[in-house]
This record gives sequence, C-alpha cells and structure tokens, in this order.
Amino acid sequence: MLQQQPLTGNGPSNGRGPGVSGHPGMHSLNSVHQPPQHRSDGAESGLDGTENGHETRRDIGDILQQIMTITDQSLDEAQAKKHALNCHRMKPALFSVLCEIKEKTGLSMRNTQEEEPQDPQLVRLDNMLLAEGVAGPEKGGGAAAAVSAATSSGGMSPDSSLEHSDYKSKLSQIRSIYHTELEKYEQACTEFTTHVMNLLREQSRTRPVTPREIERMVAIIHRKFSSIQTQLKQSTCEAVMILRSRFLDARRKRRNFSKQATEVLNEYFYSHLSNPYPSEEAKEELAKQCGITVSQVSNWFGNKRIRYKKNIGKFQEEANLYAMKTALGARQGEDSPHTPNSTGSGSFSLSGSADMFLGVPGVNGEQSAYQMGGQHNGSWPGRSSPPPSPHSDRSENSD
DNA sequence: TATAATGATTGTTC
DNA sequence: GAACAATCATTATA
Repeated sequence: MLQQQPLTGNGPSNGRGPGVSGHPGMHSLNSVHQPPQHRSDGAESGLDGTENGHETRRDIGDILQQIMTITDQSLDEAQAKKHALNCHRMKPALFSVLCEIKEKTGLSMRNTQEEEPQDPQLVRLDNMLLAEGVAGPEKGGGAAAAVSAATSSGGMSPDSSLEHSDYKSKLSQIRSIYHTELEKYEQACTEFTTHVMNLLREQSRTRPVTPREIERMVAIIHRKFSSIQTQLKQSTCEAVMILRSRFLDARRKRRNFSKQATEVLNEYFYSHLSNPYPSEEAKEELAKQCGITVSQVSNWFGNKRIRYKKNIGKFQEEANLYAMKTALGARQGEDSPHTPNSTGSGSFSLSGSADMFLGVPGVNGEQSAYQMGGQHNGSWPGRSSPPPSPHSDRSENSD
C-alpha cells in the first residue's frame, strides 16, 4: 500500500507517480532526518512544538500518514489537505530529503536511455497506406495502381470507368474515416499528455520531478498510444486490401464482345486460317475496330485457336459462313476495288488474304480453307515458327 | 436450372 | 515475351 501511494499528495485525481516509489525513501526518511543538529531545533520542527525527538518522528509519521490517506478523501478535503501540506513548515525539509533520496537511489536516471527505434510494423503500415493513397497527399495512387494493373492485363471492361470511380469513392471514404480517426487519436494523445504534464508540474511542488522525467513520461504515453495508432492503421490497411481485391475481382465480370466485334475477329481468323497469328499492328487495328484492348484481341485469338483446334468439326459451319462472306467481299472487291474488305469498316484488307482463296465454296470449286482442318490438322506453325507479321503473312500469301 | 459459350487468368514451354 | 493448355467464372440459351 505504501508503494502505491508515494508522496504525491495531490488528491484523488492524481495519477500515480512515475516510479518515484516513496517506499525506500520512507524508511530512510526517518534515519536521514535524525541528525543531531535537527534534534537541536526540534522545537521548530515538531508539529506541536515538542522538543522530544521521538515526538518529531511521530509528527513526520503523521504527515506521511496524511499524505497516504489523501487519495481516500473527497476532492475538497484532499485539496484542503494538499494546500495545508504545501504550506506546512516541514515541507521544504521533506522536499530536500526526497531530493536526496532520489539522487542516492538514482531514480531520476533509471531507464532514461531507452530510446526505442520506430516500430517496424508501424513503418510498414505507413508505407502501405502511403502507397495506397490513404495517407499522405490525396492523389489516388492506389486506385491508379489497381486500374493500371487491370488495364495491363487487358481486363478493363467497357464500364471499367464506372468501377474505377466506384473504387475511388470508396477509397476516399476509407481515407476520410482514417484521417478523422487519426485526428481524434492525436487529439486524445495530446490532451492526455498535457494533462499528465500538468499533473507532474503540480507534483513537482511536493516532490522532485526533473524535466527529463517529464519527457520520459511523455514518451511512455506516446508509446502506449502508438499501439492504438497501429491498430487504426492496420484496420485501414485491411479495408483497403479488401476493397482492392474486390475491385480486381470485378475484372472477371466479363461482358461478351459485341456481335460486330466478334464478326470482325472471326473474319480475320478464318481469312487467315492457315496462319491465324495477327501481328502487333494487326492486333492494334483489330482492337481499334472492335473497341477492345490489344490484350483482349490476343486472348480472343488464343482462345479461338485452341478451341478451333480442339473441335474443328464444330467450327465447320462457322468457317463456311465466313468463307462465304469473305468470298462475297472478294468478288465485290473485284467489282469495286475501293471496298477492300467484306465488313467495309476495317482498314486491313481481308480480300487480299490468300487464305480466303484457298477454297471458297461455290466460288471456284476448290476445297475451302475452312474445310481444310486436315491440311493443318489443327496445328499451326505456331510458336515454332510464328509469322513475323500478318501483314507479311498476308503479303506472302497474296503475292 | 442445367448446359453451352466465352472472356479472363494462370502455369508452362519454348 | 508470346503462345499454348487448362481452368475459372460469368453470361447466354434451351
């Protein structure tokens, strides 16, 4: 009990002292406070003016007892008692004794050099929040990153801008909640620190409190509060991660390409059936025509090649259909050379492809290229000798 | 509602 | 890095 109630003497509202355990001091106090010279003026030092040294010790004991029990009293009583103690003529003597004890026991120096490095977890969370655009200046970094990731994989759907704005608005919500909470936290931390500092300053009237000690106490408070900050940052990071994963998952919500886009792609595919590997330029051209990305074009051709190869029979009808179309386009091209392809919308020439002349049914009686599954037997030169470009491919075939 | 079709993703190979 | 192959997940259709 003595240890828990050192010489604070500041009433019920007191916090405990910062490790200034009065206990060893209490014991030494009596011995320290008994030099002969003190006894000689014991009449002044005794509470009731007695000259008996024994009585003096009892008086000091009474004072200490009052200090110990001060926290059990009401605020008003305690304040009154505190004032009385502060004005007590014994106070300077007690204060100097406490200073002496403190110096002897090295309390003021204990644990003062514990400069902890910054919490690595906090650093990590800070970096993450900064990267996601939650902390630091608002610039939508995370959203941009997520969107660019989605774009690079060619997964942006036509309404990706909607998703993007949705993502951004949700991120900004998280951001604002985070900043509000952080502000609250900082305010609470500042308020509490100020309160404790005031308390310590108040206490410094009755016991020795060095500025170093106050600093140390502030550091302790900040450390305690930083765990709350870490929690806040952690939950914010989690929220961002969940949002992000949901946004990225949304890429899988595919939309079928438009009929026209599929038509354009199919026309290219079947008219280059002997070598359905569009070059980068051709892919870009197709992408532009279809209103999709180059990656989507690549995906489409990848899927198409595999699915065609796996089940040529199933695609026969489709092949014939497009053969007819391209043949018609070719004939039109003969009649009117300024309308080079069957769709009439593309800038690359399908009629120029030799593939389509490989056997358009009903045109020249030759076997259709689209019926020539057996010819390439579902396997193209492919990776072993990919065509340098469909332009060259086309020019090679047409030449 | 089951199934087919289809765009996207992932791991592997060259 | 491009293509392949398998697979996933969503959409369309019977």
